[in-house]
Amino acid sequence: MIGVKIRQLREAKQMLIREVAAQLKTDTAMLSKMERGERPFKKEDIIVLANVFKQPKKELLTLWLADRILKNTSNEEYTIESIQLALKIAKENT
Amino acid sequence: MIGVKIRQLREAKQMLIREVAAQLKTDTAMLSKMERGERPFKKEDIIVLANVFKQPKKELLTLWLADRILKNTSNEEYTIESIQLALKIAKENT
DNA sequence: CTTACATTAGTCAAAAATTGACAAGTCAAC
DNA sequence: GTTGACTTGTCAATTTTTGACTAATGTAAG
Repeated sequence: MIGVKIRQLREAKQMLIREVAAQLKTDTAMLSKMERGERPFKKEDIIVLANVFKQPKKELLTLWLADRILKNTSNEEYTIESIQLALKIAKENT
Repeated sequence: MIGVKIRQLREAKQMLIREVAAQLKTDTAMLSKMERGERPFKKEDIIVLANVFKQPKKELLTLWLADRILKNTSNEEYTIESIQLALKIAKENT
């Protein structure tokens, strides 16, 4: 999901994987995989990309973290209930 | 959190760590750590414990998974927003 | 068709994280 | 000061993740 978003932003800016990969100090194979969700982005990557694409850091980081949550809950039972409960607890701890 | 719950249930049943650990085919040191959140429970452990303590499997599994979510989101920015977004997406994918 | 360039797939060693097991420690009650 | 319940610390072994590199695929232009 964050990968799809990044790809959209990249294409909107007409940038090549090669160019964006350079900003992240990685190679095209890696970024290709990241965009397709086959490898995770590092948090620092997201911050760099927020600058490159002039997006609010918060928006991209939120999507990035949501992605991580979904990655390690899907394929589990009671996903929705668990996320709801996690949300409730997180709010309480505020 | 799931650890606290398990400990409560164990104490309510007046069982010793040693006894419950045996059910999980592990030792007391391990279960002690699990109850205190220093090591994770395996999913299968939770199911065994639901039987031992006569609790609804769903309730314990939900708490167990919520725990996992919180573990890898806390210490991050935008935790609540991310969990909210994850919930939204999870619901859509239903 | 063949070249040139963008992207994707595959592989793999090194690094990092997790796991399970054991020994030793604290602490309270007796 | 011994016993029993629990906790702490350590460690090798397994598993997972990471980064990098090479090869394959796609595609548009000449």
